[in-house]
Amino acid sequence: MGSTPTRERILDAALDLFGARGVDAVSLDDIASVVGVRKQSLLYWFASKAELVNAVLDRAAFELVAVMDAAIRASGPDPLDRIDSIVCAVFRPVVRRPTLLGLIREVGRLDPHHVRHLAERLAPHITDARSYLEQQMACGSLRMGDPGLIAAMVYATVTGIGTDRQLLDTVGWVPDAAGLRQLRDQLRAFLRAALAP
Amino acid sequence: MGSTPTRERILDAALDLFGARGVDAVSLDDIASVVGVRKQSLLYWFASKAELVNAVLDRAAFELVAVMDAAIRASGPDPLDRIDSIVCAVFRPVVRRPTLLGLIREVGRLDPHHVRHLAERLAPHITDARSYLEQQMACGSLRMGDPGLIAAMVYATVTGIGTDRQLLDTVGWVPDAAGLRQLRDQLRAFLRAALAP
DNA sequence: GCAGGCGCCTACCAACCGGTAGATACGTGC
DNA sequence: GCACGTATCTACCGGTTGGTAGGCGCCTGC
Repeated sequence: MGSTPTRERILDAALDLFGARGVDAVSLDDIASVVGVRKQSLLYWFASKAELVNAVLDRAAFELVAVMDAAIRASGPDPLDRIDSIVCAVFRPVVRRPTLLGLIREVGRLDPHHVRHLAERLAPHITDARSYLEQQMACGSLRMGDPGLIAAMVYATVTGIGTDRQLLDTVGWVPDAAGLRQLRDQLRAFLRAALAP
Repeated sequence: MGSTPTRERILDAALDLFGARGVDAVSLDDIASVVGVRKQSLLYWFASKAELVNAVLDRAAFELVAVMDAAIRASGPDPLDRIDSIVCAVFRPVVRRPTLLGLIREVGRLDPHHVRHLAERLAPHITDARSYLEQQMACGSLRMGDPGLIAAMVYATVTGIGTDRQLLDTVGWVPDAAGLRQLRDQLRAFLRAALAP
């Protein structure tokens, strides 16, 4: 069928399904039928469902971190502008693929083993972000506060907006081009106001 | 066993389990074993799992709305103070029972039928909140912006912080008494800054 | 030209899922 | 005492789950 290797197509399909419906609600058969193979072919590439979950989680986190790193390197020195450009950079893949964040948000439900695995993967980036915020607060470029909790709240806001499409529906938002632009700009303004000194 | 009627104990246990692990990942046997009865006794009180889900969702939404309504009635006229007191009021039950918000957040994953049911239940409160925000923006008491999206972002922030305990762990937060106070105050400051004109 | 590995398959299995059928224990009114 | 409604139980069913055992075709190296 597709020229992309089976293993990659499995990871793609699993990311979408896990993110949309939750890991436990998705069976190996579901994933296999999307990919176009039999369940046993999944178990050929991944020894168990748990291993597949880990691989999907790993890739999702890697993609997100890569996008954010690129945005950081491309942005100027001002922390508000930097956060702004991170949000814009993350916004595109998240909107195009709402399941990406949905999966990561589901981590809390999974085995502690998966959680630990992902936490180790992201730990250095988190400490980096925290010390960066701390430093910018100290020199007056950001509102004072606990850098860890501030980061968590920004993350919670972006993740919630990016994943809870149902939430946006209930407040009358429509996902056309204009709506997307409006959502992105409102999100930027919200975070800018929340973080400004 | 307990003096509380079986039906209530079922709803309690189901709320905790659904919120913690997700609806699909929790079996009727899981709930029954927590309650201390057999699965068939659940099906005596609720005709099906779907009906149980609906009842749990209904009660969770009702509890939250009641808490928020009480906070609104007890607060002064200034919108920032009002939102402040809502956050404080919601904070207590959410922290004591993180599964409460977790369940509501899971709605997006459930059947459209459940979603519609809950949306109808909450619709009047949402429109109320939106028109209130609109009015306060018009008279300069709140930062200008799309009231629906602003409300959604506040909700996303609070919900994310209230449910993703894993997220708070990774930024080094500890859930003792001092940590709770700190978290609540940081959240209040964050939202106040984000909404102030 | 054939041995061997690779990718995927069919055919199963034990465990578990939500749900049904029917029996049992326990009041309560008549 | 006995019929009736309530609340719970045991026993079971069809379907689905994650996972195993083993075979089939195809390419490649020798």
